[in-house]
Amino acid sequence: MTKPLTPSLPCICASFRRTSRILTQLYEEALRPVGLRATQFTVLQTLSLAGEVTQAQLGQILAMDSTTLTRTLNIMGRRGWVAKRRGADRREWRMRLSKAGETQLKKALPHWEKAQTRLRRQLGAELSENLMKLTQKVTNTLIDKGESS
Amino acid sequence: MTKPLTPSLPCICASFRRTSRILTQLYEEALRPVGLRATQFTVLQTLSLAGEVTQAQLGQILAMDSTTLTRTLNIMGRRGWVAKRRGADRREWRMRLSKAGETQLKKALPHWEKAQTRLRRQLGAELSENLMKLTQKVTNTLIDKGESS
DNA sequence: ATCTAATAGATGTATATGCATCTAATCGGC
DNA sequence: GCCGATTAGATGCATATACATCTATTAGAT
Repeated sequence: MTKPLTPSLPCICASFRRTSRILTQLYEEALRPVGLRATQFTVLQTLSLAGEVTQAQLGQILAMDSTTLTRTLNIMGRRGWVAKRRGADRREWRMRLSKAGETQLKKALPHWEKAQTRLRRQLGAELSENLMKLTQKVTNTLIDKGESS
Repeated sequence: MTKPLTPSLPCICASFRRTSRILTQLYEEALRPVGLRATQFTVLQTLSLAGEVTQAQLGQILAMDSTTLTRTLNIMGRRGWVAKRRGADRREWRMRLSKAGETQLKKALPHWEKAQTRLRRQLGAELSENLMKLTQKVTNTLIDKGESS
């Protein structure tokens, strides 16, 4: 008696969101020992790669509403991981990793790496590659097409 | 000056979640006229397909924590879309679409269909197919492997 | 039948997420 | 330089999401 597979869903969005929940739980379990949520880790890693950016730019990179980032960045600011200062345009904040943020990221990286490696192993190299390519391609198709500079 | 593409993210989970946010926004925009969130539509559609199920079963189908469904089903119950009754095991609730729920689903389906079709057109048939196959495969790999009946 | 362990949901808490709306600051015309 | 339109974030609100913990109920062992 094989256990019935999780049934397929007719909705592309629903199917994607379901998988997203599963992946999120895997990564959050891995990051729990260092007290990071998936989104927070992503912000740390992105800031580390992108350097100093405004909230709106970070929102674009992550396809996340800028007002969502207001809350997340507040939480992370309280913990001292993100430093912000006013830009030349005094409406905007320019955010970057603080020292403590770099430390936190360094502490988290091995845990993230472990989740990532484990996932790759479970899915196999080919499926993993395809997954990255596909999500990136979908993102590019839906966001970067038909936008002016 | 081509606009820079949304950069790729090193984290599989982050990349997936970003795409998930984009898709969710597309579908939620389409469903807004009928007052449904993506999750709520998914619950309606799933109940329609699955018939009467317990909260835990619904959670398994959607890979969603059962306690998350407590809140979602409460909201949907208040709106009269979901009917529940106690099962033989009196700890559990058996949920099903109510008449009003079926009506609501019928009202929503054309809007969902439009989003789904539009997305398929934007991505192309091949990418869309791959997307469905891949998300399903990842879900099966991560959930249905190594579980006893 | 009884007592313990396991299970189904409910609740408290924290974060994630986006929209509508608001304020402050900037930009474009004039 | 002034004024209306736009833009960057902030805030109120509703929902989504999961974990820890609690209660009610069932299942299992004796």
